[in-house]
Amino acid sequence: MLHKWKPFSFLEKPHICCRLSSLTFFKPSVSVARLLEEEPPLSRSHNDPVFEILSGLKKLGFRRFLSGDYFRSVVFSLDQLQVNKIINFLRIESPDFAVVFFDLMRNEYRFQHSRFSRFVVAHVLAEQRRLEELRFVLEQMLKEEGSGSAPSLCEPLLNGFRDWDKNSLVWDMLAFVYSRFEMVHDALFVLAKMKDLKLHASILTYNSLLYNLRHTGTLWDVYNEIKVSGITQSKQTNSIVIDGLCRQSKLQDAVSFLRETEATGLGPSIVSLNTIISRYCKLGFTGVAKSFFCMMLKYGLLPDSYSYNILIHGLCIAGSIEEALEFTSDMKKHGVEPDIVTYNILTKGFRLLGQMDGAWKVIQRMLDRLNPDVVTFTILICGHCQNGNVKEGLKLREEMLSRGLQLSVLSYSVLLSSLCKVGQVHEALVLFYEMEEQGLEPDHVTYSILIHGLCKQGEVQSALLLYEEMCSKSIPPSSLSSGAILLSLCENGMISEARVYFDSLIMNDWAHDIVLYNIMIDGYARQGNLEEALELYTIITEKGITPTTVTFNSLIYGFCKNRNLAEARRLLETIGLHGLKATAVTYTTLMNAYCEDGNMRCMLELLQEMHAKGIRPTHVTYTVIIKGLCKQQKLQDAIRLLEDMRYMGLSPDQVTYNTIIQCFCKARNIKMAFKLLNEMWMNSLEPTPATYNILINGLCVHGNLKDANKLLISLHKQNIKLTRVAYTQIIKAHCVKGNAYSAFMFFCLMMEKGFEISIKDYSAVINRLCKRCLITEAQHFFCIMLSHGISPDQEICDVLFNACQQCGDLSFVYEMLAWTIKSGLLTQK
DNA sequence: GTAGGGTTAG
Repeated sequence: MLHKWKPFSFLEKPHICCRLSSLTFFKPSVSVARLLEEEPPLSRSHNDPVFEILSGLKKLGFRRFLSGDYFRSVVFSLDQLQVNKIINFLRIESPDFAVVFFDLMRNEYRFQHSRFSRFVVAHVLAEQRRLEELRFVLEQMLKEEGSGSAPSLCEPLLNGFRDWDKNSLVWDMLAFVYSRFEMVHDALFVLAKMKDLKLHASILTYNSLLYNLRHTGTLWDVYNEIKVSGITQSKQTNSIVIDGLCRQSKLQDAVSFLRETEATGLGPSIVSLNTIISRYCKLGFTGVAKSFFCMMLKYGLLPDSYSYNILIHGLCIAGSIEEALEFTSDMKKHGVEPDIVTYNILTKGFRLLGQMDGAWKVIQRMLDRLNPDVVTFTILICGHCQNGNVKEGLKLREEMLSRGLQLSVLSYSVLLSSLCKVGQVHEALVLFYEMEEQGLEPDHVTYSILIHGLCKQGEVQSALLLYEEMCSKSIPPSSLSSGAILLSLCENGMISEARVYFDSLIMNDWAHDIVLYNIMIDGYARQGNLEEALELYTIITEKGITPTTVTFNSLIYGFCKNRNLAEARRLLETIGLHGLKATAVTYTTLMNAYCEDGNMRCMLELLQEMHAKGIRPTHVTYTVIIKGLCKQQKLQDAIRLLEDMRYMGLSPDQVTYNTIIQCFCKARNIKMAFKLLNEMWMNSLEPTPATYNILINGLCVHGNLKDANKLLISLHKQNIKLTRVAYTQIIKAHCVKGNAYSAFMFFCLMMEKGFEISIKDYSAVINRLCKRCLITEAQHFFCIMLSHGISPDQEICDVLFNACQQCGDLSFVYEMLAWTIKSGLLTQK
């Protein structure tokens, strides 16, 4: 095999020159002849480069020959077999030269060595105990061979090098490097072969393997193998096993293991105890964590900075910042100086409590001794962004750059998420591209943030493109990113598209998360498509995926929507049978259905059941009850409940107010309705477009139309977000009263806001005007419609014809007739 | 071999 290499002036490099000049060349020996005779007949003519090189090396000396013209002229035509021969020859004669020649060919001529040559050199290095270099040679080989290569590497090692000195060390290093590269299956394969050959792996290899298997059940198998083989364990062995057990949520086993190892005489190491303390902290059991901290002292072990930082972090997460600060002082007293990690932990502790001033004080204290690092900045950026201050976050980014700190994927993610939160998805995308330009690899969290942001803006297509990009980079989609897309498709009414996407997730075996099924089931339930929802539920049970209460809540919603309250109620009972607990959402869904049905008795029964089960009603529950009271015209009770809610610490939301405001409008108590609107403002509740629709409708139907005009015009001028309903209902009211001009004016305002006017809007107006024999006005709207490119349908034509005839306006009848004949819409009468 | 920073949902 020929290779195209680039020549380098290797001999100009001082370190290589040194090395070469310090070596003297060897004398020829019998082994040379043996080596050359082993291979197919070699013509020892001047055309054979191997022969020429070997004899050249002999005659001129190593350094002179390799820098000479002959070698330069022939080196590019050497193939792997020829290089094998030279290296093997050198190994026998002068092993040092074999390594130097090997390195030279690889580094200066970019030569792709064969497995054979690499193993030859590996054995030379093993024999000389040059372990770092041995590791490097094998690392290079594994990088090129990749995962799954163990069988093809073991084969030559098994057949060609079995009797070589230090063969066992090469095997062990091979297993070690596979393990360090997280190619666990390959490492296990090598170990199995070693077992066949009765070769022992070192504890370092086993430790590395244990570390990489710490998340899996295989951990125990490997640990038992170590025990059986009788290899002396190191302190690390125990702490890795403890860490593994902790990660597999087998905390009790980890503690028992700690006690056992304590009995064997090795005693618990500080790392093992730190690991256990860390796990208890992560579970929120700071009390237990502290008792292990004391145990440490009992054993005569002095807590190190890890021990303190782990505990301080646990306390900060639990919100006990005071105690965290006490431990920090304690740390100093015991001669352990707080480091950058300690300060970062405390800063985050204050941030979590929303006390950014406290966070700044920590930073101030730190600045005397230490410089803030990327983590410090990330915490600070996060603090600002959480308060909605993206600008300040971006300023800190500038500060980082001016200090020469490179932003990490994490710090970018924080900025991206807050840009997305305030709806600046396109600015987020710009930052995302900048991040990639800097060579940072976005991870699944970064993608989740952007996908979610795009979906929230309704840009499902862009989100899908980004999702595909993520998959193409072999970043497995998290349930968060795929969930965002699924939810967005469902919410935008694209349920069949959602299903196609969902099926593709199942096909790729990415849909294990119940959340994804829940989103899909909810999508169907909200459409009232119970059949599909129930079919998905069956799939869940068949796959052995455990449903959650949310699954049942969606199904209950579906039954309620289809007015099958009996079945919905039955499902409520089923929740308990699955070992799950009904939530306030479950009850509120059912209560709402009973309320809609006018069955207040059942609704209140459910409320009592909630109380009995200790399920706390939410503000939504109360909103449903208020709706029930409103239906029964118990307005004062509704107001009282609204007050009670606040008393119980529940904040009424816009829907609560909308419900009650609507009720007062219907009761013609417009004054009270506006008083409640005022109350919303007082409680910093921004009224929704629905709130205004309710008020405008109230004024139109039960109040003064002039006030409705004033309200809508004022909202319109203030650019307050409204829906088309606000305009259409007032237009309707004006038509009923025969105010064609006012109707026309609001029509214009509606168009000004960019709402599309459909044929239905025109029909509504024309219908009402015709009923009052306002033919000219109706004709006027008819013409506007035509001028906007909307073709009339048969219904509109019929209405106009009839009205013209009934009201005696025959001139327009002929005009209409001509028009309808032309457009093929002639009425069949 | 152990400690610190990000997403967020039916």
